[in-house]
Amino acid sequence: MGRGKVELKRIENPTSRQVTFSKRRNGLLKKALELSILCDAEVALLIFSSSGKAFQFASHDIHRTIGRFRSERGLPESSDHQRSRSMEFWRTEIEELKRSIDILETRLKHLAGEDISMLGLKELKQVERQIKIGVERIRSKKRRIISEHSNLMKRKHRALQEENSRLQKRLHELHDSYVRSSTSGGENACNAYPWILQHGFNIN
Amino acid sequence: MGRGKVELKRIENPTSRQVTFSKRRNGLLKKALELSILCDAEVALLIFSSSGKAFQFASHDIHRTIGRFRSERGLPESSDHQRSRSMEFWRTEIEELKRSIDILETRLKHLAGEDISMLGLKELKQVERQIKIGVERIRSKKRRIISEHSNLMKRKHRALQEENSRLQKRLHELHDSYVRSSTSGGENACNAYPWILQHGFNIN
DNA sequence: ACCTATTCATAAGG
DNA sequence: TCCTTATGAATAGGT
Repeated sequence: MGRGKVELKRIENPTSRQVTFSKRRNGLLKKALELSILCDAEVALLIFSSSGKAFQFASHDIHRTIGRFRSERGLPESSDHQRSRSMEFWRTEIEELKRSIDILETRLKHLAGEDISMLGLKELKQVERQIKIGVERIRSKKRRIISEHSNLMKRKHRALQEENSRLQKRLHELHDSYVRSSTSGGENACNAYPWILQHGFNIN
Repeated sequence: MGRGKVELKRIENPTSRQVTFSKRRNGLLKKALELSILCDAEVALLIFSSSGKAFQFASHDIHRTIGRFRSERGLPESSDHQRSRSMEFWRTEIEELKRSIDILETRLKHLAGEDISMLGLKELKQVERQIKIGVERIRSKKRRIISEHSNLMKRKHRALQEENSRLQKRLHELHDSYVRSSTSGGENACNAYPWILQHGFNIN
């Protein structure tokens, strides 16, 4: 129907295919409606475009129609079937995860020296070796941290010492000039800052 | 289309209704087929006549199409609602299990001295202490196993020694009685079983 | 089932 | 997507 006869094969031109889909889909839906009304039939029509969009017509409740169809063409409800299958999937998923956890916990306990009653000498030696490797790495890391910390402290200490001697030098200079310009009381001036010589400054 | 226009209402004449149903039903099925082929669409068509007879067309597997429809036009019905809620439940369940696994793996790695770059001195000391406890338990177990094994060996060894001396004693007795009942060649008799005195028997 | 006048659907083009 | 139009398809009613 139309300007030319059409071959019954997939329309390759995407635009043309989309236009035809739109027209024919409406025609089909309309005819489904007409059939259901004129002939008092129960009709359900499901359409998915190639791009995935969904359309539907149902003369009655669509789920009732589908259910009626299923019971006629005796297929056991896929809803339950699918549900039980997905249940199965999740159950196995969880089983696997739990098994992983069991294995990890066992290994952890072995490394902690727990639950080792059923281990043989060979396994014990293996675990001991793993632990030794672990503790050696931990100690090495510890040594590095301590060493770095110590170096930092040394550097800070040296800086403080340098600052300290600089300050002492300046104090002495001040003290000398004070003594020189003063006619009396040199000893009192020296005792005015006794703590300076003892502690130095915290320069941070 | 036909000799006269038809009103869109149920055809009262049963014969006419049946004829029209037959004609239009075929037309509808044909058009559904054409749509699916021409436009590369997924189509499912379910028809029940007023007398209850079922007809269908499906471009693909009809249950797949129905399932696709169900999931697309997500039913807010209780069954799907419950399904999504149980999905949610499984998802959180799995999330928790995965989190547990992460924690266990981290602890395991720390005990193995791996992935410790971000640990501080305090944590390192703690891990080291755990490892020490573990290795001490492992060593203790090892010592017990070795000790038990050694004791068993000792007992076996002692049993063997006792058996050995018993056998030697009996040999000497036999030898003595042989020498006494013989008139000559005492030295030869003694050299007849030199290996007995050297090795004893393996009684297992 | 078939026939055929008539209505409908729709392809092509804008 | 909508409009138009020429044309083939579908089908109502009769046989």
